[in-house]
Amino acid sequence: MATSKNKKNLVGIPEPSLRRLPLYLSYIKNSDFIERKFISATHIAKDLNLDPTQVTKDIAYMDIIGKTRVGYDVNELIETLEDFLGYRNTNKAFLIGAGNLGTALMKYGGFEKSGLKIIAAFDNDPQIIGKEIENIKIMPVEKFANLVSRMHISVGILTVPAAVAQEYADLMISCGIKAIWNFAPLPLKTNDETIIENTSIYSNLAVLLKKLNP
Amino acid sequence: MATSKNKKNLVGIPEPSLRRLPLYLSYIKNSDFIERKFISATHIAKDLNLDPTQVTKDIAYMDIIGKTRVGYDVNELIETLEDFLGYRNTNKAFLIGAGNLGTALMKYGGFEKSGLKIIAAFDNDPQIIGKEIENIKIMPVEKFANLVSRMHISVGILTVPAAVAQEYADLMISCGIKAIWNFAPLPLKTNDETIIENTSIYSNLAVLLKKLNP
DNA sequence: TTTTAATAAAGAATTATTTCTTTAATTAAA
DNA sequence: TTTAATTAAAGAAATAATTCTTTATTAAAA
Repeated sequence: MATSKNKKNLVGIPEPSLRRLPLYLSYIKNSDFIERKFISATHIAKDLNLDPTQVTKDIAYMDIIGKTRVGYDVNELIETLEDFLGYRNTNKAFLIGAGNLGTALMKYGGFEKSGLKIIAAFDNDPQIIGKEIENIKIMPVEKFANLVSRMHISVGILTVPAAVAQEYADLMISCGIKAIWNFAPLPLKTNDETIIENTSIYSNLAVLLKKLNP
Repeated sequence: MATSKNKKNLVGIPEPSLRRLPLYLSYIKNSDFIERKFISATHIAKDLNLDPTQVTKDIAYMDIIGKTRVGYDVNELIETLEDFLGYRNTNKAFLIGAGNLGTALMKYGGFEKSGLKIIAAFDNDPQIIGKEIENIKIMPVEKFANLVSRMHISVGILTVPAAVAQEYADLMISCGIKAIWNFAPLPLKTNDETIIENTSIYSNLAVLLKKLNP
């Protein structure tokens, strides 16, 4: 089989490695190393319960070289990670579904420093339409299509109940949204052009419970 | 190197397969197949953009056999998935950090059908201590330790800011919590006995943005 | 009844990822 | 100065996961 699939394979870095990079970044920023000049892969690995070679290889996918016997320059490593992860870009996002989870994401506010800016939110509940959360206006979904093209929005954040997730995913795709961040506990049917990232909390729960009750 | 790591390797099923099982379950429940008698791996794979053999193999890790030319009995497959994923068990959880995300998780309420019951929540903000969210009481963190042992709580849900995540993780571990579901955007340092499941939203964001801006 | 098509299942092959091994560099200690 | 220890990096080996191939089955169509 040809299996183009929806993989949209990352060029240059394996997905498992890419997933670990943000962990290294937040680890460094929250550790004592933030105040020192150098940090070694060995130290990161030890604290994060990973293999040192794995950490070294992950970091080697980026444009930075470490010093033998010393490690990486902390500031340089942070910069390299932020660059590589696109934290200095701004990708504009619309969010559909301003319920509990959607609201939590808007209030959280950490994404703006990470390359993603939520420009507006959409819902069909008259109770919440018109409200504003952290300067993000909540508008009726009817306005979504028009605004996406006018404002050059590339990312759609989907935080609606499972039952209507596909419907709104289809709306996003038909409007030309390039990438959908799906928080609905349901995988989406898509064409092959649209990038889908499923953040399925139930997959995480499944792993946790299986380890707890093998 | 011995590398015991914190892997707590799943016996019987590879982690990637385990992560896909909840997706199959929610897909089936939300698809038209819920009203039919049989569903084939081919159909699941097609809609989810996966390889049919992969779906077949994933399902084969559980105790169910499919019928050639027909597929799996829908009800039997749902039951098998729910059993395998432990949806019929009840694991009791305490949550620390009743902020936006913690509140969203409590309000969401879908976990109870999935094997995890949030019994109580803890915070150190006097403003929210004493409140109740979906019948879950919010108590001062000082009471955490005592209640964990008295109530035989096995799971800790950690929804606090990164800066204090390690501190509360240590508290959970010292109280005998068996598994920590960590939503803080920071990997935790742990001993090797405690099960940690990191739900790092930034890893998902990283993959999405790298595909969008390769 | 016979043929065709759809499918699960088992196993082989391939590919991806992790882990191990070796090397060279270099800082710090003796 | 010399030695020992620590580390990044490169490459080899091992392991894990996915994809491909074949086979047997069986429902539906001819």
